[in-house]
Amino acid sequence: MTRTPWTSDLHWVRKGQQTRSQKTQQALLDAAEALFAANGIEATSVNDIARHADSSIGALYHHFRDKKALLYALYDRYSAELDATTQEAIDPARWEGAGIADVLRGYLTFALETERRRPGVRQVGAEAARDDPELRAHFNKLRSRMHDGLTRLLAARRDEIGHPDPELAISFALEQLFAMIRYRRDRRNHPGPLARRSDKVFIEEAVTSAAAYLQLRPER
Amino acid sequence: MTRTPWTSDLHWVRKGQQTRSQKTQQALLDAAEALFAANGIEATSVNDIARHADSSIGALYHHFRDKKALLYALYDRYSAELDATTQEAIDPARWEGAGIADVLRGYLTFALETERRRPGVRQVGAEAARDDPELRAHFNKLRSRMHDGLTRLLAARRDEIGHPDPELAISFALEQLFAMIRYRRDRRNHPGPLARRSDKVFIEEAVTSAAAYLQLRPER
DNA sequence: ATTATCTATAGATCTATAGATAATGC
DNA sequence: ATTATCTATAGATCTATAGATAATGC
Repeated sequence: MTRTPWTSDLHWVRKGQQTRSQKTQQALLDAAEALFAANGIEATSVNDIARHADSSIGALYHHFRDKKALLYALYDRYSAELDATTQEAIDPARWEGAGIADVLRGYLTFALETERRRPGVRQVGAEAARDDPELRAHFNKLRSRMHDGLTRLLAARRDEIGHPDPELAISFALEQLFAMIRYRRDRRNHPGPLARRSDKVFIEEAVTSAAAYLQLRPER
Repeated sequence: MTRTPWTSDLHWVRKGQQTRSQKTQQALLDAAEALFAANGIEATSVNDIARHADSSIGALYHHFRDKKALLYALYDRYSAELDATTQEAIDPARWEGAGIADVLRGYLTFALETERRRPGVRQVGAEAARDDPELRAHFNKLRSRMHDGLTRLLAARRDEIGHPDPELAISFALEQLFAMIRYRRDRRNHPGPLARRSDKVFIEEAVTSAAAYLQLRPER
């Protein structure tokens, strides 16, 4: 039996030529995403995935060269989505006239919303990135883009910052926000008192904390 | 062949009766800890562990009923250690006359030191806790004890706190510190600019941040 | 005599392939 | 005629056990 070649760019995902092809592929990816997020990558067998997608192993291996190809495809789907929204979130034009607190509040809202839409994907990323340096590098690039964008937005507003070392302060404040989001995302693993508070309270306190640390003076 | 029974309290670890027994057991646990931390639990086979400990599968299964028993034993070793130091860290007598900033600085120093001594153990805990509710509950109990102890220490010093809602503020500040420590511990996965700073700078900025957020007034 | 260790392997998965059958669209 | 799907299974692990051999300590 002859087969179309693997599309090497997309990490060994076959480009379908019938309409049902696309549908099966998405069903497999959806199942993989759900099962990976719930039980981890290694604990999920390709059989589980095929069954959960109402498909078969044969079909799965027709579309994806191996188990890792599924992961890469998931990553592609996620990062394309994240890339677009990141681009928008850090666009200077979008934040014209806004203060640092507004920018940070916007970022937090965006980050929680992203997580709500694709729960667990980040956790999958962490597990996959452990053994795969290439994937780790990609994830770090995504993160850096956000970090750098926010850094630029804050640096352009450094008049507001009273902290004696603005550069250090910006870096620290941003990573503190990153850490808090990650912490809140994984709150199933460490359900502290804060986990019971609403997103609204969480965001407000996080912004208050950053503002206090940066010693923001009301500008403008 | 007759065998001594499993010690059910200690999760199916056999109590050795010869001196070399203890040595083999510790070697197996050390190997398991190192390999689990480096590659994850599922990716580590019991064969890997036995080989890395210069032992054999037979010996491993003589001492531990199954793979999970290794995990429990590791947890016991870790939690006993952590329990003792936690007890000490949150002892009110130890902090008599100290202010909130001192307490927080002490906690951060303690937490980083613990991590330095047993790198990766916490990460192993997270992976194990995902599928094991019992283990998850134990971990949460350890965490709560630290959280509650610190909360008491801070609440006793609420005169220093200028934040309008001291209770919320204490809870938020503590969880922010927890999040930062976890973030710094996993910095291999997200090497931001802050990861390159020393522990000293990290601790100072974290304390500064908490102090600013809590609106500490110099007391006494 | 008892305890600890080793080698060899049974039995259970899990990934990936082979080969046959069904569905699609030029 | 080509593409997609299915069932069945080969081959590679990996956990855990069996049975034989070596070391310990009363």
